[in-house]
Amino acid sequence: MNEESATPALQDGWSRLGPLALREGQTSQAQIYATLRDALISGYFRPGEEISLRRAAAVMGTSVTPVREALRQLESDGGLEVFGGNRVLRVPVLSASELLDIRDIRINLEGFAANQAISGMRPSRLRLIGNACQLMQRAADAGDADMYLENNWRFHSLIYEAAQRPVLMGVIRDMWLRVGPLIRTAVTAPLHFDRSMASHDAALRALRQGDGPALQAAIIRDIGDAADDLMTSEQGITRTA
Amino acid sequence: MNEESATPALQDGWSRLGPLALREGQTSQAQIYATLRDALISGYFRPGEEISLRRAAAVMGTSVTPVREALRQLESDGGLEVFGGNRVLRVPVLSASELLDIRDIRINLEGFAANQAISGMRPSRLRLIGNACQLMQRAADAGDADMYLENNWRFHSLIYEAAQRPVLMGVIRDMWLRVGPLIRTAVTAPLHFDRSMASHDAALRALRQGDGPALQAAIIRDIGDAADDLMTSEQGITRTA
DNA sequence: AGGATCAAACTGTGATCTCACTTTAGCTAA
DNA sequence: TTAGCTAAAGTGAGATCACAGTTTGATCCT
Repeated sequence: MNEESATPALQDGWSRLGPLALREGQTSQAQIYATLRDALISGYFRPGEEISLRRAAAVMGTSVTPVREALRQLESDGGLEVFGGNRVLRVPVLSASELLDIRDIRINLEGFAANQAISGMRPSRLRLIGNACQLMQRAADAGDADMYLENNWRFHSLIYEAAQRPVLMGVIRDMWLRVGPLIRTAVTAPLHFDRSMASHDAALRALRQGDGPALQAAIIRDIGDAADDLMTSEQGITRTA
Repeated sequence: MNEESATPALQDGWSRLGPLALREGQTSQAQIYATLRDALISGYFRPGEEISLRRAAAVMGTSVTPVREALRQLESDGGLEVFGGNRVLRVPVLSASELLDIRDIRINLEGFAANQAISGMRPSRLRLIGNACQLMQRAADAGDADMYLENNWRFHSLIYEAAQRPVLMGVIRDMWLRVGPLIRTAVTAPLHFDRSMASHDAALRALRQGDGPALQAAIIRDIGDAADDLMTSEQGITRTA
C-alpha cells in the first residue's frame, strides 16, 4: 500500500549537502571528511543507506580521489562499513550487542569527561550550554527533530570540550558518529523528549553548582535512557548478531 | 663526536617490513593498514619519524594509491600526524598533556574491559595468556625489548578480547597505536620491567581466581606505572604543549 | 670562510583511466 | 507467467600522471 505517502520525501542524506566551498589551507579530503562526519552525527543518513564514491564525488564537486580517502577514514572511525561482495560502503546497521558495547564506552568516557569538565568550566561556556539546552527544549516542544539533534550534540560537546582533552573528545565524537544515524529514530520513542530533557536539566543544574559527580550521574542517565529507547525501537538494529 | 657509533644502526621502521604478500580476498590497502598499524603498536617506528608515500609504496611493492588510503586511516586513528607546511606524515610526538589524556582513557576503558573479561574467560585463553606472561618474563630477563613489547600487547589484547566487545577493543587498540612508539623508550627506564611484571603477575593471579575488581586494579596500576616511566624518560615527548 | 641564490629533487594532492567484479534491468524462451 | 540468460550499468581498487608547494643542496658571489 502507498508506502511513498507514508514517508513523503524519504530523502537520502545527500539532499541536505551541497557542493564543496573550497576554503584555502584545507584539503578537499579534510573538508569532505568533516562534512560527512557531521552529517552522520546529525543523523542525516539512515542506517543501511549506501554511499557511492562517484555519487558522493558528484555531490561534492570533486573527483573520486579525495572522496575515497574521506570515506575510508569514516570507515576506520566506524561511521561506515563495507557491506556486500561488491564492497559497497554503507551506514552501519548495528547489532544489539554492538549498541550495548558503544553504550558502555560512552558511559565510561562521557561520564569521565563530564567530571573533568567541571574544573575547566567558564561562565561564557556555561552560558552557551544553557542556550543549547533552551533551544533543545524549544525543539522538543515543536517536535523539530533536526533542531533537537543539532543542539543535543552541541550541548554535550560543549560540556566535554571543557575537559580540554582532545584525544578523549575525539573518541567520544567517534562514538556519536556510530550512534548518530540511530538517534534520529530514538527521538520518535514516546517520552524520549521528557526523559532526555529531565537529564539535561539535571546536568545543567549540576554544572551550575560545580557538582562533578552529579553531572556525571546525569550524563550517564541520559546515555542509558537513549540506549533503552534505541533497543525498544528496533529500527536500524539487527537482533541476530 | 661519532654519533653514528653511539646509535650503531638506528634503523627506521621500514627495515623490519617486507613487501606485501598479496592474500586474495583482502585489498592491498587493508593489508598495508594492518601491517603499519601493528608495526606502530610494536614500536617499530620512533616518534617524529617521517613516513613518505612513495617510499612506503616502494617498500610495500604497490603504487601510492593504497598506501595513501592506509596512511590517511592511520592519521584518523591518531597513529600518524601531518607535520610541516609540506604536510608530511610522521609518527606523532606527544605532549605531556596528551599523554595524560591517553592514560586516563586507557585506565577507564582497559579497566572496564578487564572487568568484563572475567565472565568470558575460557581455560584455553587463560593458558595463552599465561604463556604470553612467561614469554614476557623471559624477554625481560634477556633484555629483549622486541620480544617483550610483542608479548606485552599479546598479553593485554588476549584479556580484553575475552570481553567480546569489538568496538571497545578497537578503541583500546587505537590508544595503543598512539603510545606504541613511546613504549619502546619506556622499557629503558630502570625498574620498568620489575614493576610491569609485578602488575602482570597480579593480573594473572586475579584472572585465575576470577576476581574482576582485582584484575581491573592490576591493569590500572600497570597503565599508571607505564605512564610514569614515559613522563620521566622525556623521550619523544614535548614539554611545551 | 660565510651567506645568498637558484635549481634539482623531493613532498602530498587531486584527476583520470583501466580493470575486475557485482548488480540490475530487460529480453528470450519454456 | 515465470525461470533463466545476457548485456548494460554500476561498484570499488589500483596505477599513473600533472601540479603546486616545500625542502635540500650545490654553486656562486662577496
